This record gives sequence, C-alpha cells and structure tokens, in this order.
Amino acid sequence: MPVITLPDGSQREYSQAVTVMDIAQSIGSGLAKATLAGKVNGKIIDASSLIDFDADLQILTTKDAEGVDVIRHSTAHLLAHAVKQLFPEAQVTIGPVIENGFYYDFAYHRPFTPDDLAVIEQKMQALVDADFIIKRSVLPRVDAVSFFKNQGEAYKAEIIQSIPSDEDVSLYEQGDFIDLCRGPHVPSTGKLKAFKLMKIAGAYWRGDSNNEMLQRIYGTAWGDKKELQEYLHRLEEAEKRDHRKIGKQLDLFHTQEEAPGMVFWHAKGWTIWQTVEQYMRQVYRHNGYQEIRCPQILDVSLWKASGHWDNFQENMFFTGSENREYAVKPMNCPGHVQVFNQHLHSYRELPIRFGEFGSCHRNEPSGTLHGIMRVRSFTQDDGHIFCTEDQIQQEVARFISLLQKVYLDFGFTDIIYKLSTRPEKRLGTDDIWDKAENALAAALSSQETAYQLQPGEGAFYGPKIEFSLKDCIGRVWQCGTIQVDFSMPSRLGATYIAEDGSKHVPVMLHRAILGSLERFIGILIEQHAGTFPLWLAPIQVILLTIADRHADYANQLLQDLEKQGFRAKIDLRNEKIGFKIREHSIQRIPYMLVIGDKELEENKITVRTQKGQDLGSLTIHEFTNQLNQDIADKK
RNA sequence: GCCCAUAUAGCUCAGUAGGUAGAGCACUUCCUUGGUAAGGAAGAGGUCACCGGUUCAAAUCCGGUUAUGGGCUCCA
Repeated sequence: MPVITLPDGSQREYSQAVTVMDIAQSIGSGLAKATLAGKVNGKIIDASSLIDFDADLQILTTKDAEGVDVIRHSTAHLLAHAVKQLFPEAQVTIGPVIENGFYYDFAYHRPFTPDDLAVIEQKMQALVDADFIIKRSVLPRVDAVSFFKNQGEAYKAEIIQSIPSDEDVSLYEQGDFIDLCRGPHVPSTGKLKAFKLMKIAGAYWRGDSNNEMLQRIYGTAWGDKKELQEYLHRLEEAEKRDHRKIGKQLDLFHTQEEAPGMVFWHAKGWTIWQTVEQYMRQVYRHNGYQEIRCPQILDVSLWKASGHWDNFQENMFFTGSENREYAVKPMNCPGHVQVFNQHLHSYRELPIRFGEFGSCHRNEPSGTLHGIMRVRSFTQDDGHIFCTEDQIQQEVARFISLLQKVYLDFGFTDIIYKLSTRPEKRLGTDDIWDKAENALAAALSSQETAYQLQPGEGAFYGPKIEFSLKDCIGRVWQCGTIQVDFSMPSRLGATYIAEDGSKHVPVMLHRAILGSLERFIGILIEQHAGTFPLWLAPIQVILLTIADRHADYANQLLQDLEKQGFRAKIDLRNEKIGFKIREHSIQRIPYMLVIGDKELEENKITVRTQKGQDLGSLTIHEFTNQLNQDIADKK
C-alpha cells in the first residue's frame, strides 16, 4: 500500500504497486499526457517504473529542467536509432546529454556529411511519428556483452565490460533499436517534439587522442518548438557578438596568414588594450606589487634548469645567434626568479610580489588556435608572489577578492571557480600538497565562493585555482589563475634567510587576473557586444558638423576635449548629419556632438548618445562634467 | 596534432552542366552645404589563398600546402 507524497505536500495512497504514469493518470489525464518521467526520493526514473514503497514523487514534464534533460537523452537515442536504420554498419558508442542538447558518437567507415544530417533528421522525425513505446529491460552483464557482440557493436560491448561485474545492465528498446543505457527515458518516441541536429565533429573514442576518431553528431532538444526556436534565435544573436566579427567591424585588430596565432592590433583595439593595461598597472600599484620587466629571450640553459626544456620543448620557439641558443620566453616566472635572486632576502620582506605585462610565445598546436582567445603570442598580467608556506592561504584569499573586484569593474559577475588538486605525476611530499590544497580550499571558502573540484588536474609542481568566464555562445575560457609552485624556486636557487638564520626556499605563487590580455579583450568585446562602457570605448566622443562653416568651432571643441584627456574625433566630411549619425552609431561611439548654426551661435553643443537618446544642448563644460560623472559611476 | 568544412574586390557575398569574373557597401572625382540611422552621378578596383596536375581551355575537376571555421585532444 504505497503512500505517495507529492511536491505540494499532498498524499495519495494506492492499494498496490503503481507506476509514475498510473499516479499521473490518477491526478488527471492532462498530466499523464505531459508526463516524461518521475523523480522518486530524489532519483529520476522512467514513467513506467513500478513504485511499491512509500515515496516522495515529483512528476517531470517539459516544464522541469530535469524533464527536458530526459528529452535530450531520449533524443540522443532517437538519433542513434535513425543512424542505425540508415547506416546499419555504423556502430553506436555513447550519447550523453550536454548543455542545451546532446551528442552521439558513431564509428563508421566514411564521414557523415551535412546532407546526411538532413536525412538523419527526417528519419528521426519519422520515428517520432511512429510513436514507438520505449521499453526498459535488465540483463546480466555477461549476456549483455554477448548480445552487443552478436550485433557487431564492439564499442558497446567494451563499455559494458568496464561496468562492475556484479551489476546488471539495463537496455532500452524502441521499435527495432536496442541500446545499452542507464536511462531514464521518455515513455515513447512521440514525446520528442522539438529537436535539431546542429553539427558534425570528430571526437576520440573515450576522449583519448591515442584512440581512433569517431564521428560525433551534436543536436539540440527542447520541451516544445517554441523553446527550440528561442534557442536558435539566441544562438544567432550570440554569433553577432563574436569578437572576430566585431573586431573587424570596429577595426580593432586583424590576423593574417604570415603570423598564425598572433594579433595585429589596430589603433582602436590598441587603445582598449592600453586602457586595460593602465587600469591593471594601477591594480599592481595599489596592491603591493612591484612592476618589473624581463628579457624576451633567455639562454636555453635557464630553460633547462627550470624544467621547461624537458617538458615543453615542443611548444617553445627557439632562436640562435653566435653559437648561443636562446628560447623565446613561454612564461615569465624564470625571469622573475632572476630578479628575486639578485638580492639576499630576509623572511621579514616576504611576501614579495612582482608583476609584469609579460609578452610570451608558445607554439600551440594549430588546431587549438581561436580568434584572439587562444593565440601563440600573448601578454599576461603575470605576477609572482614569493612567500612562506604559512602565507599561502592569506595571499590566495587576498588575490581572490582582488580578482573579483577587477572582474566587476569590467562588468563580469559570472565567474566560474575551479580547484585543481594533485595529479599522479607530481613533485613534493604529500604533506606539502595537503597543506597547499587545504590553503587554496580555505581561501576559496573564506571568499564565500562555490567552486568545482578537479581532482588530479593540478600541475605537476602544485595545485591551482582557475577563474573562468564564458564567451557569447557559452564556451568557457580560463582567464585568471593562481598556482602554488613547490618546484621552481628550488630549481632556480631562490632562497630567503629565515628567523633562525638558515636559508629556506620560498613558495612561489604564479598568478594572473586577466590571464592573457588578448583573451580578456576578446571576452570583453563579446560581453559588451562591442558597445564598451565609456571608460573603455576607444573613441568616446565624435564631433559632427552640419556644414563646412562649422569646422573651426568644432575643431576648437575637439582640442578642448583632447586637452582634458578624452578620446575624441571629428567628422568634417561633406555628408548629411543623418549619414554621420548612422555611421558613428554603428561604430558604437558613446557620444555624438552635433554642431551647426544654432550651437555656434549659443556656444553650445547638441548631445546624442550611441543608443539614440537626445541629451539636448549643453555647454562643453556641462558635457565634460557629465563624461567624468559617467566614467566615475561605471568604475 | 586529429576529424570535417571553407578560402572570389578593402568588407559582406553571388558565380553547379570547365569557355580568361559580378552585386551591394566602402574608395576616388564631380554635383549637393543638407539638422539626428544611408542625397545624386561618374570612375577606379580582383594572378578567384598558394603550388602542381588533368584539359584546346580551370575560380570551377583532381592532388598537395597554408590559413581560417566547427569539434576532439592539449593548454607549463
């Protein structure tokens, strides 16, 4: 006699074991029709699962995020079903749910084409129209392995073999298609009403680049057609914010074939860069950092000593001269240690913090380059803190709160925190790893930030925290980082004199807030869709004349603005005012000043904002006060 | 690095049955001096990414290279 408690607290008693669907039916036929799955005592199960015990139940429909995930999972199966019907020799592998959709990996003797995708999608629709019941069954593991082997599904058999031997395996059947799956799934294929196949890509079997490459088909799926349309529309809108597109439209930078992974910064892009750099310089100055500058190339002996020659030679650029071999620096830390080593340091001086806008070169694999987000030549707002083990936590906490403030100033509030702990191959004792990992975790907690734990993802020389931001289509890019390093200070001979007069090796913290300026500016462009806040706008004010006779007055105003430090330009062209307004609106210039007979006469200007707001006529003094106010507000 | 796709004027793009290239915007010149998102006319502009092959003939077909894009792997 199971007693079922619903989310509103109401209880229903049944005389025998019931399915989720039975319960939904007993509440109402509309609900039954909408039922996708059930959440019983926190666990999501099929609508056809029997419940013979007292339980809390939530019936999942398209209104629940978890219901939509069930749809996505079932749509992945639908995709596999369609592919097997169209391409019987294709082998199925895995098909998980991802953000906004799903993918499924197949092994097939030829690549799928965009045309195939359209055909597959049609077949999926046909399978939906057939409304196959989706049935779950359970097999002992050994039987499941032989079942899939007989079907020629070597990958599935391999997956099952890696499941613990004492566990049974569940299969899902829809029409003539049977797949290994943990479930749960929607009751029938007819429930899948809004999906679209998005793209084809290569993906390594089990995510290992030593394995063969499979063909991955990505798709998106939603509760209804309207949600699907909205999602596709969001994607379209997001693509308009792409930093590569805006970089071209606003003439900020370009790249070209002769310098893959390297950026040519144009005047306007470089203005943004300098504004960001000057801002960060202030951050260094106000937070106990000494800004320094180290050479661009260093003798390879130093890179051998630091360990980079052994570990990262493949990704370094080299240059030789007069029988000496140099490496173009891939990172700034060895240089900073050289500066540290120029003096004998007392424990009393620690922590010592160095900062540099360090230009680095790394020969990244060609396939990893992406716009200005992932490049081979980049500049880090790099810093190194030399401190004692006991100072790690405090320094990290201080760093996190500084990072949050900087991100906020740039308009970012959505930060992803990840803590990466000891990998298998590592330097240093477990003792010191315990200490460092605990210090990082404690620092994160002290800043009240939720974080993802990434076990085994730390560097070989120490644990780290990564701070990431999302781009316009949801890709996550690591920007800031703080890493504990137990290795490099001793490799490069850094020491300080401790209280007892003996030499100790300091701990080194590698840290960056923006990460690479290239990447950060790329994300800034997308975050603001090219419409920068006034303090970052490469051109803040444009003066527009109505006719030639207004040029002298406009030029005077231009000089006045420039003298006060504003980034202003003038447009004296023989064009109508409407034309000029349109052009500079598209160029996202925050303020447009119109100058004609009326303004000349009154010694004023008429102000229009980028968004089209008319601020009326002001004196230049009133206007610059407003600009200063605006800049102060936004920072 | 791996899989797939793409590369035509400064930009955005046409150019499918191989027959030495087109549009819009931008650019130059002229007319227009016009009050808040495109005034008009004329002109100039391309070794169709690069190298090789097939062919009487290649932007177009084939092979290779480079770069870019979407993923995968990687990111000290």
